[in-house]
Amino acid sequence: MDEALRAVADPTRRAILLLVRDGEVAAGDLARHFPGISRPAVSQHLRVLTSAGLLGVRRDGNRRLYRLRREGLAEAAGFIQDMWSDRLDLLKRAAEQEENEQGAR
Amino acid sequence: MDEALRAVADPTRRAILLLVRDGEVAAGDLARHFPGISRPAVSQHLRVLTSAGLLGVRRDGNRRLYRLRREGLAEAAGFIQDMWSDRLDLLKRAAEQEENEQGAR
DNA sequence: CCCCTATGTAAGATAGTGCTTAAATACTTA
DNA sequence: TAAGTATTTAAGCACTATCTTACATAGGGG
Repeated sequence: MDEALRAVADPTRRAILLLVRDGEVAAGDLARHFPGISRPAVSQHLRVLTSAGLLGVRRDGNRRLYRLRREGLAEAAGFIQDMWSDRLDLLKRAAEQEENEQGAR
Repeated sequence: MDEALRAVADPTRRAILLLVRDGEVAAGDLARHFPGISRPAVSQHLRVLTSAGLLGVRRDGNRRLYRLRREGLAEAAGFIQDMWSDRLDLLKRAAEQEENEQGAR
């Protein structure tokens, strides 16, 4: 999870994720969306995202097609949602925990 | 959102968020949970989290009590969930967009 | 008032990140 | 197999983050 959250902390990488959200995109096409930065820089971001499990890659002849790996976000999404969820869930959790403690005695 | 996601990318800060999830905690009590790092370091993490809108502070005499600000996570949670949500949502979004484009013509 | 506790701020060392240019790898096509 | 296209890897550099120690601030209690 740590790697995934670190990866998502960068705005360029978030933009990349948005670009591949709806299907496969070639590295070059991705790089074209960032006129401000060089292709190698984008390539490095792709490596970070891939290594974090957030992207999958496939070779298609010359090109490399990247796609979103939603599973990679599962843990991170879990944490965020856990923190973000409101008091109702909190009370529920507390109740369950207390129940477990009761059972353990 | 950028600041919130960057803040959450650090494991120590995530641990802090977990500690304040269920209620207010004094800075010193938080620091005690991290024997490996100094109190000032924790204080700096608290500043980052507060500045990102993820924590709220309140003075209580000598001490400062920190609490989780769930609202601060809203945007970040939205992004993650948006990326993490499965193809059903995706198709729905595509349909809506197409509908909008139709309407715009 | 003086001292103790709780906490934050400042300054500096160190490590990590993200960018760039140059070179390497890999596939495609004539 | 030579040349072209797509992409990654390498090396180096500037900027940022995180930690540490030393100091400053602020409230509480004798």
